Amino acid sequence: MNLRDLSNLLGLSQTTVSRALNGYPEVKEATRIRVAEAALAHNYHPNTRAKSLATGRTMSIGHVIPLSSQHEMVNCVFSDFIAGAGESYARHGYDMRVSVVDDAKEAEAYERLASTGKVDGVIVHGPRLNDERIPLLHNLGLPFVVHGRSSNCMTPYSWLDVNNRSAFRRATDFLLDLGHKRIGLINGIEEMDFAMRRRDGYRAALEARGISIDPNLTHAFEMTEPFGYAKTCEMLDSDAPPTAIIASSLIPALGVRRAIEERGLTMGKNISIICFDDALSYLPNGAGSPIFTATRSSVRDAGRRCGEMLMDQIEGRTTGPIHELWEAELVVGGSTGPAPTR
Amino acid sequence: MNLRDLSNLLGLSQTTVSRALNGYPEVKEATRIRVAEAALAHNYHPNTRAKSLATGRTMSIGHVIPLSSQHEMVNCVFSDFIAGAGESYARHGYDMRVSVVDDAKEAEAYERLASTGKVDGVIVHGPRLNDERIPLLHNLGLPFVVHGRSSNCMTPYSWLDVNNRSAFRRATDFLLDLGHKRIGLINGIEEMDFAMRRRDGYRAALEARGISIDPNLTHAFEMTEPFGYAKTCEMLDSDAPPTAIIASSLIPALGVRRAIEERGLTMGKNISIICFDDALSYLPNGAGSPIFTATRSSVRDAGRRCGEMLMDQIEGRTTGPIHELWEAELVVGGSTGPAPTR
DNA sequence: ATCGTTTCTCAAAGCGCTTTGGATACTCAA
DNA sequence: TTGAGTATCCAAAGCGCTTTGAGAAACGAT
Repeated sequence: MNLRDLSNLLGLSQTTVSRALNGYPEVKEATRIRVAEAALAHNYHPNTRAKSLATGRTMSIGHVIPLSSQHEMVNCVFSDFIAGAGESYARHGYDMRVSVVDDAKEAEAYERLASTGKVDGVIVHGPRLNDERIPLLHNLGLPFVVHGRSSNCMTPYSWLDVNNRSAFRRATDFLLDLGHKRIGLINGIEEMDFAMRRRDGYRAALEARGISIDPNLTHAFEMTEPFGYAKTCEMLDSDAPPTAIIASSLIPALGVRRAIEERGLTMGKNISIICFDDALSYLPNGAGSPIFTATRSSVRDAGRRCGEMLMDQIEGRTTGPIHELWEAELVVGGSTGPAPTR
Repeated sequence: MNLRDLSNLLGLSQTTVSRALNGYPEVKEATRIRVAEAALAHNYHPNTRAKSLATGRTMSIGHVIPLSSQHEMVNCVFSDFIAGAGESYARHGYDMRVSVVDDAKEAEAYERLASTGKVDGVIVHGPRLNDERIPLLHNLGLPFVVHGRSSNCMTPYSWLDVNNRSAFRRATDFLLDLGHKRIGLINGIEEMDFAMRRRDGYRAALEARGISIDPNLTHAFEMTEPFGYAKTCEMLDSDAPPTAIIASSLIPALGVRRAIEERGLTMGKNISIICFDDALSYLPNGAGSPIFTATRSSVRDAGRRCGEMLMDQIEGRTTGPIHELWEAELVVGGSTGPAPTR
């Protein structure tokens, strides 16, 4: 059942039927109702491909996921983000087009997305410092929103970011206030903009108290559980172990906890942990009272909002670039306590 | 730059240029090369929408994700699966179309996907017992592959599944061999086919040794960390605590571990744990030697293979339904040991 | 030179929708 | 009664590609 069949059936032209269904004013209300009823009765649904060709719009939004051996883009955080974004898309009749690409061909993937007209816009994930994707997309004229920011990037662009610097500044201050002096940092890869900002917040807090950074206490890598575990073991077994550790995600924090408990130490008593909590649906920071003291910001909410920002942009509801900086909340759980007096 | 521009530029008809680019035999090799070079030089890429309309193919594969308050589909397991599937798609020039839908409208979403021609096929996630999506898709004539199986479903369909029953049977036997008699089960929601099969394997192993199931030791729910924690606390604090626990995923197993260590017990000594390990990239079961003894099967590999099976089906390389049953491997880690003699 | 064959190329007809630019009928004031 | 204005509908022209059905050119065999 296509438009022609339906219009023949109704004894109307395709024009009228199309207009009736799309809510144009040039069609009599009675006709519109008749058309709508016939469409429903015959289970008519316009062919997306034809509609796309005619309108030049695809009603879909691209997410490019680089497939890399070194940095794993597809992770729990990502899945919660797209769940949120997908929810927004669904509300507005869009859906999501995910392309997995070899990370050497990422730029090409964006070019192709633009030149072949596969999507109406894209979300950029995991921006790095001075991320080359931003000027690229700007030049391609493809609407986009960045989840995060890219330091040193001169091109104007829309973004939504958590204030990572202030989150880590506050987390570090929180520990300092508890008397901790030796605070370890288990960060994400510092080519990532968010990781760099987190380190910066950590650094600023220490410097403000005249504490210099001990390179043996700061580590940056893929945010996995074993990484958190390995680095914590290393630090705890050293001559000068930390009394507190800040982790960039709940996942390495689990490894931190494993290392701590394996050594018969107690979280919040012998050693404190704060982590960044993305409020992942499958890995909640405890049910009810939080396990870890954490700076929290829902990545799912971020996905929802990024999706909305992008659709607003695509549909011309916004003009210039939009920026949203979200403050993470600091929730106090059982993993922090006063620095042990040795 | 579209096909017409390019063919005008070359002084050829659109037909010839199209055929040259798509590798049809009716065009002279010299012409083909000339066309290919011009396409490259002018950065020509065929418009996807137009191509879709003309061919009736979209080169994209749908994944419908129900957005439900009760059961969270979008999770770590899901993201690893789509990473694998996406990888396969990319290799064959497909990409993935993800629609998030209200779970009450899931059936409608599939109908729409079929009737509007948005995708060439779909992957069905998380089948339940007698899953109604299977006959629905069968009737719609939309190619699909199920990740998992659906018991009691009469419709023929292609699937790829892990042998969940045997995995849990073997895990339970492994614990029984170690002398455990009271073995707890922390399962996923048992409306899910995989969870039901896992329970069945667990039950079969116990029954074979004449041990009857203690309902206080079996729990089924969303596979989150807090769930694993809460149920383990409950069991450990009861009059008749288990000496071993089997968890349906690494994630609740983390909660199990938390409960155990919180009580000053040691994993593998006072109490044993086995879990199902989907070999998630961000939550590996330790680096090097496994933390948990586990039945392991990579969900990412499953994604890759499901993608391939579906594309084979779409492109007519297979005729009837295809089934693949993967055996999980049992890897022994530090979380299991002989049953403590009280 | 003639006739089939093969090789290469083309014009034109879709694919199913939107949208432009009228046409027709109907309304109402002058 | 007439003309302007409005409401309603239509035919046809795209959107950019693939594919059909044929025509022209080249070739070898007779």
